[in-house]
Amino acid sequence: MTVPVRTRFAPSPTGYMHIGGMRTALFCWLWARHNAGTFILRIDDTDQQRHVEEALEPIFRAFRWLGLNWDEGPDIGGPFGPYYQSQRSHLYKDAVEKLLAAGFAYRDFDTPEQIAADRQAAEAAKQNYVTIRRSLELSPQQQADLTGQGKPSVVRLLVPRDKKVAVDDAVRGHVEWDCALMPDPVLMRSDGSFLYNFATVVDDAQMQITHIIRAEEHLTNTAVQALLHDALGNPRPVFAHIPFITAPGSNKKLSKRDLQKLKNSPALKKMFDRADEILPQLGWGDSSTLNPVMVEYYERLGYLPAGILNALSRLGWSLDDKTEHLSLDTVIQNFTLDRIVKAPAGFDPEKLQSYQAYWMNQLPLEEKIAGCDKYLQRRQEVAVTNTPIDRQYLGRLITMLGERLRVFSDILDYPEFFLPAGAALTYDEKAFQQRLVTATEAPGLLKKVAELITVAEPFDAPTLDKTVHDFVVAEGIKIGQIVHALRIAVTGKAVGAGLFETLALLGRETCVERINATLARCG
RNA sequence: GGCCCCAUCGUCUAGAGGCCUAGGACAUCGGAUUUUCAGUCCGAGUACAGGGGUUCGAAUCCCCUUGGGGUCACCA
Repeated sequence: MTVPVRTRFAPSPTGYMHIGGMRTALFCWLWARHNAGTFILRIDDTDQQRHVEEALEPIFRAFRWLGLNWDEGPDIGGPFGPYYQSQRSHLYKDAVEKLLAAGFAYRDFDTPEQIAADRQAAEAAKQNYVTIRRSLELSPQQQADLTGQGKPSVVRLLVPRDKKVAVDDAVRGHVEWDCALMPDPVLMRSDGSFLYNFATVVDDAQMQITHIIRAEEHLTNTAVQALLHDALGNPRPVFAHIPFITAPGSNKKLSKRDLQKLKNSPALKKMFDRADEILPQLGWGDSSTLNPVMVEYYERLGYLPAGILNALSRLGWSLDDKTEHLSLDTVIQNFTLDRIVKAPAGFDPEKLQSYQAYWMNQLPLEEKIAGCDKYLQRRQEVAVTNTPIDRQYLGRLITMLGERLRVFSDILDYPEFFLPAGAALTYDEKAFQQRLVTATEAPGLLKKVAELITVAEPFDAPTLDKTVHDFVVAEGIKIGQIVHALRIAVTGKAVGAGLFETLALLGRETCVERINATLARCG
């Protein structure tokens, strides 16, 4: 009979969800789901921030957006609550008492200054620092007296210096540490509050967590935590330290703090730039408020959860030697700890784009329409305009755009399809010059072809295609001499979807009107 | 610096002694298709950090070196 799997993710209320943290959370969630187990959200708020609720919102939001549900957590409760560490002090207190009573921990009356001096002395002597444990020489009576006098003290774990701690990590294998080299960690501060490293152990045990899946930077903490579990008489959970994610073009941990450096990476630069182009149109800030380190960046820009999930799953994990496109269900079915890679994985925005493109392509048209519509509506709200958007028209546009549309907000790149009647186009000036000014014959040709377009019947892509090609033959010109001018005339742009489909979608009236406006502009 | 972890194409990865003259994907570069761009199709280049072992045989096991990283708080 195996114990049901229980995993947890314990974020701090920081006000945003880090993409790397999301990956860790995903792995925890995946392992729980793979084993039909339980996934728990626990809030590490021992810092006692004032606006925990507010700072938590983006985190919940990220989980909900990606569809990673939790079975127990701060908002829904559960049998092992509360799920805020700040509300669990009584448990930590009990545990400290227990450790003290059993002689596994002791009160240390040394001041922080004293400890710092010890540390410096050891360093100066080029010796490994371990706690001096002066307070251990105090008799129980002396200790009581000191406490009575109001002398502050902390509680430290009495590290068994004659031992080694060994952990069989599910991804790293056997790892061991020599206790003789470890300082005694503080469990409880002099003000009676508790340290993360201790609270975590108490919580993990009380919540009956079976697998601790977390980022590699916690590996060193594991020695103390394992010791603590032993001292508390807890069965040890399985530890699985997954590699962290590194910033593009770097081998350092991807962190929000190095944001300025991140901007120097060309791949990320693009993402920052994109944020500055799109977000302001939607009233959602810009790259200074949302950046690619944050999950919310992707949500706001209209990435698909499937794309993000696929990319995150493949960062440090793989199904086999060729499968790249994985649905969440497929990953759940196949996710095992032993297939987690040990080496750190670099976050690659380009690859994320490609996953995103794949999943966008898989999406049924109806869903693409709904997704894009949301962005168009939002932009109108922000701009305080209200031009009704026909869903069928939008559907035709989306189909025509094909894979040019990678994320929903990409639809905002095509405002020329949503202009109110008579509104002026924004021209790509360079292209305009090249195709309609430098090419001196262009306006004349454009004028002639406009006459044909005016009477083309029916006004659809095949007919227009034929009309223009016949025109080219009749005039004895090359197709390139008219097609570019025509595109700029009706869209203002040098590139875009198929020209004849574009004309057809825009409709006769708009095309003629825009060609005339362009001609007028040529002078 | 101590301790710990890690090491296959530029990047994500496959590889658990012979299936590897190292496979896939992204990116890059060609070519084809096309009115442009995106895409699509075809093709190319690019990797086992180095050195010692073990073995008939090593990307795979062991050791050393080198390199990178993490962590060393009364932070989380």
